[in-house]
Amino acid sequence: MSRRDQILDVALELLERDGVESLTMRSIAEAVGMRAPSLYKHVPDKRSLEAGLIARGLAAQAGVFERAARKRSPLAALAQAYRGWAREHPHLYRLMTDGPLPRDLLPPGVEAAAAAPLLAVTGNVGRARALWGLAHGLVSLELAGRFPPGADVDAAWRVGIAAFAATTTGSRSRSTS
Amino acid sequence: MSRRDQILDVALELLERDGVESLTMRSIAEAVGMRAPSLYKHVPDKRSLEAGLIARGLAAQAGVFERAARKRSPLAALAQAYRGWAREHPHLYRLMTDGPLPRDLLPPGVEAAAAAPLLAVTGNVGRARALWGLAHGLVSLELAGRFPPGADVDAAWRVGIAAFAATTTGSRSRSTS
DNA sequence: GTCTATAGTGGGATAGAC
DNA sequence: GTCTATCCCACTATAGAC
Repeated sequence: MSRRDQILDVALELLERDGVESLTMRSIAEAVGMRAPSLYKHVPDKRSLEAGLIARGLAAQAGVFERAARKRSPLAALAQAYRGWAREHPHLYRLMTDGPLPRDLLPPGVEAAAAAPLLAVTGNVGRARALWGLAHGLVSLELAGRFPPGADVDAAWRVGIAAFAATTTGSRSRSTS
Repeated sequence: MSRRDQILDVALELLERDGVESLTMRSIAEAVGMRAPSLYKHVPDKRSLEAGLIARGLAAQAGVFERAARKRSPLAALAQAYRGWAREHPHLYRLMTDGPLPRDLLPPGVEAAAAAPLLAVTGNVGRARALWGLAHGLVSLELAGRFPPGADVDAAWRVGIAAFAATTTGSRSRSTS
């Protein structure tokens, strides 16, 4: 395992424990067991380090979403998987969604792989993006703590999914090609 | 007009022009025409200054959303108003949604006022939150530049609104009480 | 491939004179 | 209510010795 991968491992742990604000070259270096300047022998700059974490997140999502899309109610399962993954990795999720993807630094295909299950389940791009919007909106309001205290977030998800399920009846009998 | 309000005016301009990252006590002071330490004679700290901006944003949204909710297709009009406001005030929008509301520093009622039109149009809280999720998700992905280049965001909005409209038929004949 | 030293920049906030 | 001076903190990144 390359030193770069070790650094990414440690950075990911740090990110998921303490959040984006705490992910500094200094803190990463300390956790790895070296001084901050030494990191630059393995990683060109911070942006590429973050891109490495984002790539891992997209790959992980792809796996989880693919499995969900094969369940009985793929749309509901996918929504649940989306929310679940975000709640398990809130800081990584925010890093992945708070700004434009560093597409120039991402392994080719990783963005498409994460999106593919959603596209397969919804059947077309417009519906996929709308459902993504719903899921991302509910997730990010929840992660940000923006709902009023005591808000029934589960209920909001049920209503949203039901609305989409009602308009996606045609895709159930369609193959995933 | 109090000196505090003048400071908030300037801070709001600065925020909307340059973004949250550029909104520093130093930059605000310079734009006001004083030194940073002097700000603390009018505002206890940065957090309360930001809370003042958020309160203004919520009040502005309340006005815009109320007007939209009185149009012929209230749900679609509200969605369009939501997106439009966010695009006109992207940095303020992010300040308002990226974290928990500083409810302890907000004028009472201002959060509810911004939410009321949405609640009136959707008819119940679950549907209101689901629609908010959809709108916030699409808006924040758009503002963050997270959609792939060339993505048809308008189409995603149409699909999402159509899905909700199909499940909200009962509210059209209901009064806003 | 690691280190020390340091450049260069920025931030929020306080003390105390006037 | 404004100022100067300052504290203390943090960050990314580079130079150059070893």
